[in-house]
Amino acid sequence: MPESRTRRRGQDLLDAVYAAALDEAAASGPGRLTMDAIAKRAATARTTLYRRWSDPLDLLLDALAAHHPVEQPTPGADDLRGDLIASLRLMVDWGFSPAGRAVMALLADPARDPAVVTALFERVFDRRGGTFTQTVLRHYADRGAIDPARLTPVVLDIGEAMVAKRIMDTGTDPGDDYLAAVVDQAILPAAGVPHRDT
Amino acid sequence: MPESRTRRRGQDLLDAVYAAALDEAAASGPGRLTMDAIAKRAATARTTLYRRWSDPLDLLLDALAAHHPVEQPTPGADDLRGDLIASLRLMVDWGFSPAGRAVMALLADPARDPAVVTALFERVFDRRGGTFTQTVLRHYADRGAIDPARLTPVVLDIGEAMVAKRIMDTGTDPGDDYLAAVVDQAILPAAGVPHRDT
DNA sequence: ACGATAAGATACATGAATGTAGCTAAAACA
DNA sequence: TGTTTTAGCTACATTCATGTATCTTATCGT
Repeated sequence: MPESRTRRRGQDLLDAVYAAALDEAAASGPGRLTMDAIAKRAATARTTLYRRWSDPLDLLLDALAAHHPVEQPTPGADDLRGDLIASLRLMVDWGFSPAGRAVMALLADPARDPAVVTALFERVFDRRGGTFTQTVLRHYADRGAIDPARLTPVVLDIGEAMVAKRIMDTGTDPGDDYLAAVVDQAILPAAGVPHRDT
Repeated sequence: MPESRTRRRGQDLLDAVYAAALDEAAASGPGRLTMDAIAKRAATARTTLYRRWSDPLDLLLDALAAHHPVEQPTPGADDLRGDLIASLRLMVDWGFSPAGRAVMALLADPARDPAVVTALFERVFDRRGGTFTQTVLRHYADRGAIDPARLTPVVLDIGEAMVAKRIMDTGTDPGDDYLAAVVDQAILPAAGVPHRDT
């Protein structure tokens, strides 16, 4: 007999619903997210969803929050450039995940609800300590390789900004060449690290 | 007798429909754009819209294309820093226009149609010559104030990327302080212009 | 084994948007 | 002036999502 006789409950069901919500958001865009579609994709009844969430956005926020925290950059011993590139690679990978795409679309929505954005930052972003390149830059500043005074909010955000815009513009994976160019031509000069000609 | 007896045609009607489409896209987001809502806002009949466009997106693209080209940066004589800030100001103003918000949301949509993006670039962006800071940077490179070799695609895009991300993150106007910080701490160092301490 | 909990399924009324059709009459052109 | 074009209006069948109500029964805890 098929598992159709099995009935999911609790965490199992939650996981299935969250996965369905993220997939659906990635496929249709958060703006067109619908209880109906999530229910169908999760193979559950719409009524089950309404018992827990009031609308698709509420559900999506829970799904994003429940998503395991993103992998953190782990700066090595003495390779600032390489660690920066690696941290941008982590960001790219996240940006192409269903969760990443959903977040981008949520932030770019002209009709976005400020409360939703607040919830997004509190529940998803602030849980992570800092951004991708920020972790690396602070690490090397602590070790004296970078002048801490140069690490302003603007400088700490250069890598993330450039990668985000690149993803939005082309919709494709930037590739390591581009990430290296961002590090060499934008981040390192701004951080005051002398450019190393190869 | 009221103008309800007047009947718009041709360009007049087009202008009204385009304005309605942009307003509607700014209010509901391009993802939830609907023929119904555009027709109501433009005070015309839905059938009139269907005679010309097949769906709301098609209409919106025409509306964006028909929008008069954005104001261009006009670099002055000898104020690189000031001209860069001014060009970013132009970009911010555009980003907060209905057209700007619609474009951002279109690009960020995970379910975006590559053909739509292509059409967007061909019909809207490529018509403008270059981006905002790019115009200024090239101008001063031509006059010898910047090493042309430093003006890689990455460097030319730093300002736009940082402003775009800032708008997405906060949803508010960056303010001239922030724009100046972007110029001083990110663009100028990357362009190889020595930082001037005040 | 039993009882409480909650998932699953079905039904229903409602509202919104779709795409099409057909008609009337205003505006533009000859 | 008469003719062509096309905006404006109404109507309709269809589809989809909503939110609620009701009932059955699998699963869990004790």
